[in-house]
This record gives sequence, C-alpha cells and structure tokens, in this order.
Amino acid sequence: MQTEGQTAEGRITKAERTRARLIEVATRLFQEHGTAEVTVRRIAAAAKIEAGSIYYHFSSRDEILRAVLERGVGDARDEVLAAIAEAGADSSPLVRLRAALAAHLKYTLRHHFSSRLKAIRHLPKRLRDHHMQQERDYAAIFAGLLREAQRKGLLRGGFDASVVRMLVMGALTWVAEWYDPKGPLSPDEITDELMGILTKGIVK
Amino acid sequence: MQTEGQTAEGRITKAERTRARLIEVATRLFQEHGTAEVTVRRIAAAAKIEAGSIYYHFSSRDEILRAVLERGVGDARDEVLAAIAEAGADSSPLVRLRAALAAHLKYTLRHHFSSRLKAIRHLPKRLRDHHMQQERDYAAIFAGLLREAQRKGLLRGGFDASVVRMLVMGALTWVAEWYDPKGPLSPDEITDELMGILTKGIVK
DNA sequence: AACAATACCGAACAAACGTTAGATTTTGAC
DNA sequence: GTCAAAATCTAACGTTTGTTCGGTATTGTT
Repeated sequence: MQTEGQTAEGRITKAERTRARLIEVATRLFQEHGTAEVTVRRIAAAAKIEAGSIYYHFSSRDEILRAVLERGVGDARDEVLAAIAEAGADSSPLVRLRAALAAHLKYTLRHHFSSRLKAIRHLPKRLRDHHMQQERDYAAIFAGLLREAQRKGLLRGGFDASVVRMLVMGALTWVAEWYDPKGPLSPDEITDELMGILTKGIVK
Repeated sequence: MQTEGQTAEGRITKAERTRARLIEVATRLFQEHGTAEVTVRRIAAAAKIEAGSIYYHFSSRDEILRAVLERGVGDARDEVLAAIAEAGADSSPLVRLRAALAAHLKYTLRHHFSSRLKAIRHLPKRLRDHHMQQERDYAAIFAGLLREAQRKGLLRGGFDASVVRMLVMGALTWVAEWYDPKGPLSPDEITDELMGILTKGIVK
C-alpha cells in the first residue's frame, strides 16, 4: 500500500480520494434515508473513517450536502447533454427532447434524486442561490429544445411553453416517488407514454 | 374567559381545542421548514405552550406527524370530492377531471403539501401503511374519472391509464416546488394548461 | 533513514433533541 | 365557594448532534 497517488503534477492525493469516497457514500445515504436523518457520524462510519476526520475534508456538514447536490446536478446535466448529442444535432427537436427526458428520468431514478427537493429549501442562502442557478441552467436545456421546436413550427400555439416545461419535468421528477423497479415498466416506456401525451394528448 | 367549551354532550373540551391548534401549527411548520427540522419545542413555542405539555395531547413526536398527515390527505380528499360534486354527476368525466385536478392543485399549493413526501418514507411501518392506504384511496378518485372517460369512449386508446394518472398528478404535485404566488399564473390557469396538453397535446 | 507535510484518530465540548414526572394552575360540576 | 378532574408548567433526564483540537499515524520527498 504505497505510491498510489502521485504528487508530481497530475497528482491524485489521498485526500482527494477520501473526499470523493465521502461524497459517494453521503450521496447514497442521503438518497436512502433523506438528508435530515443522515448524521456526520453515519457518513463517517459508512466511509470507514472517524467522524472527526471528516472535518479535514469538509468544513461543515452543509458543505458535504453542497458537494453532493453539486455533483448530482452536474452529472445529470452531463448525461442529458450526452443523450442529446447522441440523438444528433440534425435530428428533430422532438426526438432530442425525448432523448433528454429519457436521460433525465433515468438519472432521477438511478439516483432517486428527488432527494434534491428535501434539502434545497433549507440550505444557507449562499449555497442555495448557487444551487438554484445550477438548476436553472439544467432546466434551460429542456427549455431550449422546446423553443427550437416552436421556432421550427412543430408545435401548436396557445400554450405557455415554460409552464409546459415545468409540468413535464415535474411529472418525470415525481416518477421516482412511485416507480417500482421490479414492475413491468421501463423508464423508456414511461418516457414514451409522456411523449405520447405531448404529441397526441389522450382525448379522441 | 370562561364557559367556552361545554361538556354536556356536544362538548368541545379545552384539550380538543389545544390539540387542534397544535396540529394546525405543526402543519404550518412542517410545510415551511420540512418535517425533520421542526422540533417539539418549536411546535410548542408556536402554539404558545410549553414543550412538555405537548405530551398531554400526543404520546410522541411521530404521533403529531401522523395526525398532520392524516388530516392533510383527508382534507384534500374532501375538497376534491366537493369539486367533483359541484361539477355535477351528469357532466362529462373530463369536466369533472378538470375540476378534481384544479382542487388537488389548489390544496397542494395552499398547504404546500409535497411536504408529504419528506416524511412518509420514514414513518414507523404501521403509520406508513395506513397513510399509504389513504394515498391510494385518494389516487383512486382520479383513476375512477379517467376510467369513466375511457368507458364512455372519450379517450383514444394505446396508452396506459395508470401511468398517465401518475404522470399527471406528479406534474401537479411538483407545481408546489416552482409556483410563485406573486407570479402571473393562477392555479386554474395551470390546470387549464395541463388539460390542454391532455386533450390536444402540444404538437401540430 | 530522516523529515516535513499530509491525513486521520479519539476524546471531549456545548447545544439541542425527545421525553418523563411531579408540582401547579385552570376548569367545570355541584 | 368547594373540590376533583383536566390541563399545563417546570425542571430535569439521558442521548445524540455538529464540531473542535491536540496528538498520532501515514505519506511522499530528499
């Protein structure tokens, strides 16, 4: 057990690895048990470290939460953007929208990330503002696709695009509250159901 | 300050009034700050009572939470059923669905009741089962309306009604997370937007 | 091998938590 | 007005919480 992290230039220090492990563990615990029930001591135990040692890596418990949230939104954003890119820049905005929504749903389910909700409102102002900016950027991805579809004349008029965007994302975010991984439905099928509503409605 | 509660038969004891006040105050606090951050002492202070006195009315903190949740779902159910009744039993199921969704949204916004989410998962099993049964009953109202519309041939085929129901209710439940009472949108307008999607979709 | 920096331990801290129980006040029936 | 019952207060309890800090390993460089 030596010479694992190199310190020359592209160094990966032990601290960085421990910090990453703490974020991973904390993310899992926050998701499983809710942000409020997870104590510093539990995070420490799960990361096989002593509670006090955490404060070598984070200045406070809130700082851990901030890091978790930041990574969460960041990762989701990356996956959604990757899905859009994979659909091809020349594909229909609606095709890309479907891909984006599917990626969003998959990430939400995989990380059960409505746990976001449980925390944001009570973060210290500074952190909350920063996080809400991240959320806005994330939402802008979907808004952009809708706007592009609108510009290309693919959509009917007479609706408020930003409301629709929030309703749609809300529907998907809420899936995490009722989704049963052992059930018959896949995330893709749910996304298709949603896209079916968006394209055709459900009324004859 | 005397002879307020009568004790003959239709008595309203002081304890009942205090208990009701505690539930009211606790509901508001749970909604504003999240279930986990609200301590027994804070509830007591907000109800202008001493912390210890709470245990004359509730046997534990969880018991308060249970009462709050129970009243929440019950009240929402009553309001939704009232809205459906007001629409008239002979009106179109879609009209009644709109009325029901609007009532659901209004209640959710008025009480910011996505706070439900934050608690259910970690209630003692007994309480949780009971509460989830209540939620199922509540959801059944909307499912019934959808089924009726389907039976009357108002809807197209090829979609999963239960998934649609959950997506729709999720969209509305999530509204509480982004809704701005000072903004230009009313709950009714949001409901209309949603019904517009359901009836026509948004694609040309 | 030696040494400074890094990373972690382990014990302690004050504060806040839910809860209990005995004393005390308020209430309503007579 | 009296008196038991009902309702509340008051003070404390044992835990657990986030956090601090001096010491102790571990690490990478020379």
